[in-house]
Amino acid sequence: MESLNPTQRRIHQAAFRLFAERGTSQVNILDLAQEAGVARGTVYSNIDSMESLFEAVASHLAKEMHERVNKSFNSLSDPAQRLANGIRLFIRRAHEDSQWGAFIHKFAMSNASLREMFSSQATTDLLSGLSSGRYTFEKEQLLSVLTLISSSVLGSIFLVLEGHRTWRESGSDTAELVLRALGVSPEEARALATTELPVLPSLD
Amino acid sequence: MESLNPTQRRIHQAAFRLFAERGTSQVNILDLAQEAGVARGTVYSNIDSMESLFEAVASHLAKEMHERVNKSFNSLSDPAQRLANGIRLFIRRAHEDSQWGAFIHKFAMSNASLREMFSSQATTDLLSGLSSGRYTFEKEQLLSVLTLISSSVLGSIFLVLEGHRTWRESGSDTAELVLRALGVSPEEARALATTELPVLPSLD
DNA sequence: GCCTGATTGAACACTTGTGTTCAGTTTCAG
DNA sequence: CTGAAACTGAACACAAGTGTTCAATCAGGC
Repeated sequence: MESLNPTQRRIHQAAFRLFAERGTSQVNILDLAQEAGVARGTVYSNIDSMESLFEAVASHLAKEMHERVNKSFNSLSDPAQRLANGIRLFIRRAHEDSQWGAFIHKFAMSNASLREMFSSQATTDLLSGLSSGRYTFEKEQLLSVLTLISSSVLGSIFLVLEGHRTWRESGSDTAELVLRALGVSPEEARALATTELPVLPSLD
Repeated sequence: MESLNPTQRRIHQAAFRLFAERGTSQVNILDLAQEAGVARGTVYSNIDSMESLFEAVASHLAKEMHERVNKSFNSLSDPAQRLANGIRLFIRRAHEDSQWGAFIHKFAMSNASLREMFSSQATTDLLSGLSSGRYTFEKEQLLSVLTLISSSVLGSIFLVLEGHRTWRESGSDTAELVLRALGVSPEEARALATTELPVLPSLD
């Protein structure tokens, strides 16, 4: 958190890679030191514990993605288009940065920050789309809808990581299916799910 | 596999419980022996390795559930009703046996037998429903549809395990949303998702 | 060029797990 | 009763990781 020095940054980046590739329980201090190109003692004097390191990495990732997606949404007002783009932005990023994808896929369900990233992203648009009549589901179903969306995105990321489908196919299929589930007409769902997808803005 | 003696059965059942509660990497031989009410040496002389034990437990679970769901489907011919029931049978079982639910939730994505259980269950009905015009999606989207279904079910199981929704709500919501995604009309989707759900047959 | 703080890496004492062996039981079918 | 098979549990020898300490070295700012 609160501004890392260069050594801490290297350790956090190394941790990100190792967590993504192996999962939390398979990363030890020695591996981490080597991956960061640093001595074992340096790791101990720069982190409190593996748990807090993991938490810091996960919440940094969640925050970063949340802000970039939000930035990309500045120009979009239609909740259905925002949802379709959000879904595809996540899936495309998993393709472009497979370590990011692997990290999200492994931990999105179990980590609070990452879960929050998914749900806060979608909840506002879901509610506004609901009250504007764009979607047709009951508001008691909100939690189920959120779950459907986040799990489908994770499943789709897995598909892309495994190379079973391209991010483009998997992304537009998922967006289309989700929109249809929410009550958007098939034709419109298809259209919204296949628009040109803008580049994910960087955080200047 | 191939018929377990009583001791092996106790070990496998204990392993199931521990894997469900803690995940594979947090189960050691001593814990397993104690949970099974057996000496450490007995465990070593009854299993080859943790990995093969896990594999055996997972594939047993997959096979058992697959057969019971199939048995329950004997009387149903409508692919959409079968799908709706399948989804809800999984979610209800996770509620009735939370260790089963936890096991499935933890390992369904990473274990081949469990993934196979999900997809083989759904693929046939998806294809028949597609050719009979009950569903409206492209057959190139089959993999995405399968992924949407299995991940939603897993997400829904998680919701139920965490106590955020009842199995009944979560199950019918998920079935309804999935059917709508596949092109079933909202009214019909709702109806199919809220029928009385038969008891899961036992394997005599 | 010197000072100071950061980094190095080896050494330490621990802890927890593994897989094996084996003499002393139980257990139960014949 | 009586074997044979299975189970017990303690004792080994390892392996791999943890977290700490500390003298030596490095590197950058003043």
